[in-house]
Order: sequence, then C-alpha cells, then structure tokens
Amino acid sequence: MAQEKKVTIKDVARDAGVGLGTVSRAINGSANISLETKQKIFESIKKLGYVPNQTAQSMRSNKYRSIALFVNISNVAFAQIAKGIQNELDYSGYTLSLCDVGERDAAGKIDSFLAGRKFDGIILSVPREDDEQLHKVLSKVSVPIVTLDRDVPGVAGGVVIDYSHSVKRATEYLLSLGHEGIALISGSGKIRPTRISVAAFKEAYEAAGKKLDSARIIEGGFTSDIGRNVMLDLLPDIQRGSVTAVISLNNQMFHGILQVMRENGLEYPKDLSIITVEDYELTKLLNPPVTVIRRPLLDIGAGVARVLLQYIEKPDMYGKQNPLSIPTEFIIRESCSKR
Amino acid sequence: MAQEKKVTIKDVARDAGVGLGTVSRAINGSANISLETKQKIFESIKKLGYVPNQTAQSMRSNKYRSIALFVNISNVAFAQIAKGIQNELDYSGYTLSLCDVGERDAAGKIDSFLAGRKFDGIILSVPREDDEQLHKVLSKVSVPIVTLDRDVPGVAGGVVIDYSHSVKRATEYLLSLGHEGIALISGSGKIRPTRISVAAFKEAYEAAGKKLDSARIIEGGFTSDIGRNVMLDLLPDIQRGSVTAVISLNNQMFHGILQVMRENGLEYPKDLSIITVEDYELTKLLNPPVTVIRRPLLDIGAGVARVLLQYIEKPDMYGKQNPLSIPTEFIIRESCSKR
DNA sequence: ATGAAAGCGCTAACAC
DNA sequence: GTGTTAGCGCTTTCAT
Repeated sequence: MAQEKKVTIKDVARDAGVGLGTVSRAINGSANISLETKQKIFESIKKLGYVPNQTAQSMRSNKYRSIALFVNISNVAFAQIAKGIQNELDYSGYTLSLCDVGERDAAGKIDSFLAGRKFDGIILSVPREDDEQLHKVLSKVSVPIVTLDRDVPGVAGGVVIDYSHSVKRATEYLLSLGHEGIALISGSGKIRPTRISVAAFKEAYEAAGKKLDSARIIEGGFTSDIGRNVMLDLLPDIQRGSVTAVISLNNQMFHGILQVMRENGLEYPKDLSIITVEDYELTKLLNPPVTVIRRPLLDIGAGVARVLLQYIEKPDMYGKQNPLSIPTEFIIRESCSKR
Repeated sequence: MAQEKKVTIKDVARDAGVGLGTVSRAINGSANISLETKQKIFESIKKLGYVPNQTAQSMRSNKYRSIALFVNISNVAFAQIAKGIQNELDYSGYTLSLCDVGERDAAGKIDSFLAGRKFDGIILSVPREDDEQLHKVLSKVSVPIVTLDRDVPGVAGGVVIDYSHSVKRATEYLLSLGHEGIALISGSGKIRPTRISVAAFKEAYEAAGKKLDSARIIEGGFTSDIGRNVMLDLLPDIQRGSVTAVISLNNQMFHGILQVMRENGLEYPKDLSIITVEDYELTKLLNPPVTVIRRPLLDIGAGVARVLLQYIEKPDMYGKQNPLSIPTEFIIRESCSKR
C-alpha cells in the first residue's frame, strides 16, 4: 500500500512542451496530430509514467470501459461463463462488474446496483422473464443490454443456447430404449431454456407418434431442494412403474434428485434412467457415469460478450441482430437402460 | 434502452431554492444542515428523480464504492466465495469487479486491469505467492489489499482457511485405520494452504510416532490434468501396496484422480482410501460417498469482505489486524476403509 | 496541427 | 446553517 504519485495530463503537457488538448489527442489516437509531437508526447508519458485517470475520462466522455454482469451466482455454470466473458473482454480492456441477482427481487437488486453507476453495457440473466418490475428498471437504462439465454421484451438477445436439438435427441433416445413414462424436470417455467426444452420434448413424442402425459412435464427450479421435492412427489409413480426415466434440466436440481434416489434405495439405470445437464465433469465420474446434455460454457460467455461489444460500438444496430445460437451436445454414457 | 434524462445536483438546488453545496451536504448526511432544508431538498430529489452521478462523486472524493476481486476463476470454489463477498458488499453499496488472474502471469493481468482504474480496495488470491513481478505491481497500489488465504509479503491477510485441524484429523483417521502409505497431493507448493496442510500432515505422523516418507508429499496443482498425471505416477506404488490412501487438497485434481482410478479398475475404498476437499455436494453423491474436508465458502467470502471494508474505513489500521481464521470441517463418509 | 478555454457533476474550503 | 467558489483530470469546442 505505497504512495502513488499521480501524474496528470497537465504534467505531460508541460514536460512535452505542448498544450493539454494535444496530449489528449495523442492518447486517444486522434487524427489531427503530427507524428513528431505525438512521439514527443509519448516519450514524456513513458518518462513520467503517466496513466490516464479513467474516472476523469469517463466523466467527460461517458465511456466507462466497464460492463455489468447480472446472474444468479449460485448457478455453478456461471463461473465458466464469466471466464468466457472475461477472456473476450480482456482484448478490449473492459472491466467486468458482477452482480448477483439471486432468486428473488432480481429487479430490485439490479436497480440499486445500477443507481448512478455507469456501464457501457449489460449482460443479463434473470430467474424470471415476466417481471414487470424488471421491465420498468431496464427501461430506464440507456446503454445496450443483452440477454444470456433469456427472452426479455425490449432487450436484445445476446446468446441463446440451443437445447432443442439435444433435448429432442435425449427424448428420442429414451423412447427408443422403450421408456414411455419420461418425466422432464425443467427449471423455472418462466425462462427461455425451459420453454425451448419443453417444446423439444413434446416434438420428440409427436415425431415418435406416442402420446405424452402432460403431467410428466414438471416445473422445477434452481436448487437441489426443489429437486428433492419434485423427486419425492414422483416417487410413487416411479415405484409403480409409470415413470421410468427422468430428464433434469438443471444441475443443482439433479443433486437433489440423486439424493432422494440414494435415500430410497433407487439405483440408476436399473430402477430409473436419468439424464441431466452437465456443468462440470463430475457427472462423468458418478458411478455409473451419467448421460448428459453439455453446453460449451466458455463459448457462451465469449459469445455474449462479443455480441454486447458489437452493440456498444454500433448503438444503432441495437436489437437488429439475431442472438448468437450456441449448440449443445448430447453425450450418452451409462445412466439409461432398456425398458 | 430508453433515453435517460439526466437531472443533476444543480437542478435539485434550483428546485429546492438552495445552494449547490447544501444539496451535497444533504446527500452525504453532513451535520451542518437544518432538518427543514434537508426535507425540502429530499422532496425535490424525489420529485425530480435525481440520482447522484457516481463518476463525478468519485472524481471529487476519491471514493469509488467499488472493490476488485482477483482470483483464478476456474476454481469452482470461487463462485460461492464471490457470492459471500457480494452478500456482504450489498449492505454497504459497493460494487464487485471481477478479474480472472488465471494460472500464468497473474501480475501482468492485475497490472493491466488496475491501470488507471480506481477501486477502494482489493481482494487477492494468486496462484503463486513468490512472484517478484506481482510484488512490484502491488507496491504501486495505494488502496488496501487483502488476501484470500495467501501469504503475500507486504499485503495484509484478509482471511486464512484453517486446513490444519482437518488435515491433521484426516491423517490421524487414516493412520488409525491402519494406513501407513498415505499420499498427500497438494495444490501448488507456493501458496499458504499447501504449506499449512503439509505441516499438519507431518505433525499427525509425528504425533502418531510413525515415520513419514517425504516422497509421499506430492505437489500437485489446480487442474484435473495435473491430478491425472500425479495419479498415473502413483499407480505403481498403489498396485504394489506401498500407497494405500490419498488425500487430495484440490477438487479439480480430485476429478483427475478419480478418472485414473476408473480407467485402471481401481475402486475406493477397496483398493485405495481417498479423501478430498469438498467444493460442492456432489462428492456426497459419488458412490460410495467421499470423505471430505469442507470449507464454508460463503463465510470465507463474507469474512474477507468484512476485513477489507474495515481497512477501507480505517486506513491507518491497515495490516495491524490478524487475518480472520475460518475453520474447516472433516466429514467422514465411506471412501476410506481399514487396512 | 495545436493552444486556450469551457465545462462534465460533484465535493470541500471558505466566507458570511 | 448556508451560499459561493475553486477545482478533481479529462475531452472537446473554438480559435488560430
């Protein structure tokens, strides 16, 4: 915690024997400046160890080199996504600010976080899309906002994850194994990935010409406790044999599901076939290894950052581009068996 | 992305019929101001929807309501720690800025991140403590820095995790089970948790009056690949029976270890007893459940944030306080057997 | 091409 | 107590 001597643009100007504005122009790569003065200035800058004060720059220019990320930080997938965003941002010198929106009152948290604070752009992933309060908060924001696999009216899509293909394949796979009673346990019903997945699930049933009991589509959530409860409810059906397979669309939930199975002496794939979304490789190390739907988390982060950066640079393009669609992968391991 | 009409302190002053400074005083809860003018001002503020411009505030006051977090974001533990930090920061209205230091050139990343940017404080967790470059970078910083379970010369400790007790207990436990050849696979050798754990490991051996083959203390790292390699090296000793138990001090590494076991038909606890650090509950769901050392990640985050906040408020206290020590928990499950 | 000067919105020092 | 004023460090006219 040493003392930092602060050298300002003034010092540079004096040292280089030029005016304030000229130094500014040099820094910002302005056109109207001769090569020699430029050189002279950069020498002084180096000599004095000058670093522009970003706060002052921001105040004057309304650029902040900073973007805000709103997510539910409890979601384990988030860390990798954040890393992907960082990687992309590093190139362009932006800072990432983090805000946990949690599960409840996301709008309130976003609002107070944003109050008076300045960012050049925002990446948004909320637990509910149909949040009036949220829309109100976001409508006050004057910088580009981009969603992370969410459909929020008035907000441009940044990245969408294509669960459709994988969920369909997973369902077909289970169907082909002879399962008829497949329970799809989604996350919250109010977000895009759930809608997409449910639709794909239905499609697969239709394509196979089988009829789907809509009670088999269960709205879950983001926690292992919810997984527990859903699974507890499902237990009778499983024991009766009317449910023989489960697809879990969230990793935390999957933990709860596994726990209930364990507690009730249910083994996979013998007593129940299971498929989940993969957030980290431990699913592969479970015994037996679990069949999963994998999302390329790093790519998702990098992608959403790139889209946002683009909108920041070209504000009039805002919302005029389709969100980046990121594919998922269906990986068959050993958690499902013939019926 | 609507238009935000910006109302400034000037507007408020005019509306309330007072001077600029008075409004400022009202906002900042200054003493010298009468209740009625204060009330009048807050009415105007509400009426006009005034929100102070933080950038301008920062520039003038050198306070930023912002703290920086430097971590290796690939570490899964980090997400929960970050949440703990956030929780604490929310109370005081600080923003968290995230910077991934990765594995290599942490100093460089920190340097460029910090360049010209302003924070009120920094939370630091680096992959190596003995980094000359790092010390140089940090010595230029003029705000409180606090470490997350690291010993960095010249930097105040924020939080230290007390692995000592748990590692000792884990070792004693293994020893009591009849294991003599216990391999301790640590993280990088250049960080505090490794030093602490190795010392505790040795102590346990000494206390039991057994002699420890120092080749059994193995420096690992932060990735599952390193875990793989270490385990591959260990394989002959395991098969020969000179190593019968493994303690892994890192979760990613543990994945690699498990993989190698799987690939070589080794089962725990039958062929090898294993203990690891727990970062998420999936270790409990492995079959059999794994005996672990658990760290309270949320508390760690909250703790380090609190310590930093304290130093920010009382800069002259900087470094004069002991780091907060956070206990760990040793949880016996079913991954170790008698020898 | 470059210097001078006017603020960005705010806080703090100084008057009264 | 409260108004006025001088900047914080920078970018951006506006002259030249």
